Amino acid sequence: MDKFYSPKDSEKKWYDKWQAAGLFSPQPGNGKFSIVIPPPNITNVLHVGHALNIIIQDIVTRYERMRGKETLWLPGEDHAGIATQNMIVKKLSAEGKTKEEIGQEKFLEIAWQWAQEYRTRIKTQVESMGASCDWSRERFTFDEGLSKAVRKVFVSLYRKGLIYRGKYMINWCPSCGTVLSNEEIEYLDDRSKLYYVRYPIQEGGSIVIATTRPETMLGDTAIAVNDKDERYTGIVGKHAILPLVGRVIPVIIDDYVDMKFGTGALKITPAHDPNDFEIGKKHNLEVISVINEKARIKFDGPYKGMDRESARKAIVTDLESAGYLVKIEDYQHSVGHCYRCHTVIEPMISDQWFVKMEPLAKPAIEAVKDGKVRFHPERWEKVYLNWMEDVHDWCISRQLWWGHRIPVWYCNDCGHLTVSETDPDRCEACGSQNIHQDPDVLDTWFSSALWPFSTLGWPTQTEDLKKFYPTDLLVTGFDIIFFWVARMIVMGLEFMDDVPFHDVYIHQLVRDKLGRKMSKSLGNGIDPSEVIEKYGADAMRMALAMLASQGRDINLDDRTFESYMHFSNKIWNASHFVEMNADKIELKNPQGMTMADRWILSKLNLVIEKETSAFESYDYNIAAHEIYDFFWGDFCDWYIEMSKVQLEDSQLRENTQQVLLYVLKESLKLLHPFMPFISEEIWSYFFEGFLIVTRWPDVNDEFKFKDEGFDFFMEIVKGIRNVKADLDLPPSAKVRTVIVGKNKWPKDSPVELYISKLVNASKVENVRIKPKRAMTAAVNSSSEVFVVMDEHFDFNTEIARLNSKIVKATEEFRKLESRLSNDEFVKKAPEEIIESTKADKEAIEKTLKRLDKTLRNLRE
RNA sequence: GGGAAUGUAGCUCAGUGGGGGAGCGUUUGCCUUACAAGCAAGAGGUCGCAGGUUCAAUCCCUGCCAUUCCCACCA
Repeated sequence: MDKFYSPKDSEKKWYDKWQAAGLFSPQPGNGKFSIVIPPPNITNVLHVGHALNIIIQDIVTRYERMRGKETLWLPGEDHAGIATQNMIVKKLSAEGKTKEEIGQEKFLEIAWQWAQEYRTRIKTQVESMGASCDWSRERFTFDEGLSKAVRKVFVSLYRKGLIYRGKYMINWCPSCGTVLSNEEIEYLDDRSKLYYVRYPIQEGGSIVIATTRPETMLGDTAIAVNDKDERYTGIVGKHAILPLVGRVIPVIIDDYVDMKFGTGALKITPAHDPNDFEIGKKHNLEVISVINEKARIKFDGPYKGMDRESARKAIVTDLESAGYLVKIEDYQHSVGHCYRCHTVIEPMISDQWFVKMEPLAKPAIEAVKDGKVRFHPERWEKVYLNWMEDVHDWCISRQLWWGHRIPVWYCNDCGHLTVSETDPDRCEACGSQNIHQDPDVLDTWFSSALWPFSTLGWPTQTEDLKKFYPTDLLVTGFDIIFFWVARMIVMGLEFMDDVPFHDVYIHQLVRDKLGRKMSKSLGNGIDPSEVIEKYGADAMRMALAMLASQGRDINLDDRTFESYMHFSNKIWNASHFVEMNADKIELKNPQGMTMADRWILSKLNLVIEKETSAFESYDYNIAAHEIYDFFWGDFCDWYIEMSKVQLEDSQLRENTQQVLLYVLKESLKLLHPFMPFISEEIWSYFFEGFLIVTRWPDVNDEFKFKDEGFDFFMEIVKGIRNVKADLDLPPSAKVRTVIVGKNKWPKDSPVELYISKLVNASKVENVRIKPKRAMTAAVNSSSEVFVVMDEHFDFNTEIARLNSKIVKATEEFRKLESRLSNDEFVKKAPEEIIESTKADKEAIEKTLKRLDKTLRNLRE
């Protein structure tokens, strides 16, 4: 082994070896575990948020594989309709072209090249993170098989009446040029103005309305007031004259109108506001569309062709000069923006395809309520249910080129709709060949909703589908619970008659160290490729795993990764030590021969137990902490140091080598899910076969040993080091140490040698009486440990040290005593607490006596 | 308006009904033959504020303050 671990050499090598040996493919086992990747969008390379997602899945997958299950992690990518189309349009624009210029066919050709390129780049990134997914089963939402599934689902839902087409108020993104679903709208607070405009009443007088969008007044077809509003009782039923236009519109009553807002009078524009649309329907108002799909005025007149902002300015100016403008107030309100390009959404009436959600939502709600799908952390269940119980119909058509075409053909002769899984050549009603396909495509989330079964071969009843559906776990972020998780549950229940997964682990969102979202414009993103390059994939994995608590955010400081590179190095060097001292030794039967052996073997048992149970409860950060603390804090800091003593003892040498090897071996297994590369690399130096498919360790009953006072042993070591530090002695200073009192250490263990090794003492011996000029290192109820000083002895330091120990012990004693003298405590506290409090009190009492005696002797 | 989360060391974050933790940073001393990417010792915290429940609260409950997020509405 080299002196330093080099991630670069090791990572690629092992990934290739695992792949070549086919170890990522399911191997027959004891039960199965399947998981499908949330397919990354092919819009860009992956960021560190994806890395967290990938890493958690790989940790679980590797754990389950080592548990002996037939394990499948299915990878793939999402074509990401709108997002990808935007990227390509942007690219074209940089070349001075538009998509209309090059045409749909050429555009799709470019899109497929784009998809190819980014799928490869994403795959390379996922591989570099060590993801043990089965690339032979890689899928793409635009694959032939998945497209077939999409069509089958569409046709089936259409035939059941759960997909329909109709004219409704929809969210239009003028920049993307498509309709969006409600979930694709982001509401942002915009600072704007509230304009008060006076509308003359034909029958005499006038009424003032307040609006944030004066440009939509061109489409006004009524004014509404609340029927309880006494200000307007005389005006209801009369007619207003629309300023600048001259249209005569009725004044109607509707209790939607809030009397307290503005003037209590509301202009109604049914074509460009969702609420106005509803009011318009109720009152049979005329719908006059005045804004087109490019967000320009299409209403004939002086404003025609202007964009929304210019039209607003022009209309306000004209209103003012004509004397209709009453006042303008500053106003802040939330405005819908496109989640992909952030353009302000234009509500419009349009003919679109929808999925009727209510009947589909019902079983999806029950599945979660019945615990067939469980969220972790649990609180996300409520978020899911709230949304699902008030779900709106899902607008699934998109005016894009990059996506699954809607499988509907219109007959130009009879007008019949042919809805078919395969491309028809004639109208199914009249037989006319004069038909054309709907030009629109489906929402990208339509195909992702089928992901858990379409990737396994559905609609064909493949072996994979039978074996691996439902999957066991979904790992994803909370930001796509509505977009994706909810819809997968819906579709799974509808088409597979079973939930798509039993457990959903919702991980955190990765933010920067100041808690801001990572974004390109802020330049605060962390590129996982750079992290891997700099610190190694294992360090990145371990860092993220240690942070993966069941919280909501991770504020990630990129310095964090450095710590875990240091941890890699620590593992490497500890292994190096074992190699130097136990190379070429066959691991047979380690025994708990000494106190140190028994302690580390017990600790190992404990960490196996805790880490395993942390895995079972989705506490990956706790699992990671267990092995980190054990390996560094227990194995390296204590056992390896003590093993140096045992290795020099001919009686103990062989077994010590066995224990070192054994603990290293089990530790590598426990590390593997988190740090697969370095653990496999080290494994290969010592052991046969692949670690990745080695069985996960169980608690070893032979190594359950009783407590031998190791804590006090550690206290002694720390106490002696402390004395040296207090006296400004270098750690290398050889000191003589004596132990006064009953020697309760196990006779089979070289405890004195451990101590002298750990603190660099010349000698550790048991004596009956405390020597003069000795500093107190540690005291417990049965013994005291002193460092014999001679010329370095410092009377005042020793007094101060003793006093501080006495103060601390006294405080503790009083606390325990007052607790025990409290009748309520003795009556009500559980017995074991009372017993341990009593024991603690007695022990500290004895300790105090010893401390007092030492202090008295010193003063004499 | 409805809902949720968070508030613990300088920073990033764990954690628990019964003596407050880690990593990084910082101070001090060490090349102690696995590791200076290391070892050791230390400093540093009314566990957001105020009540309540309890024998016992950093932890459970209520209210408040602060930060953040989601949903709905916003003429």
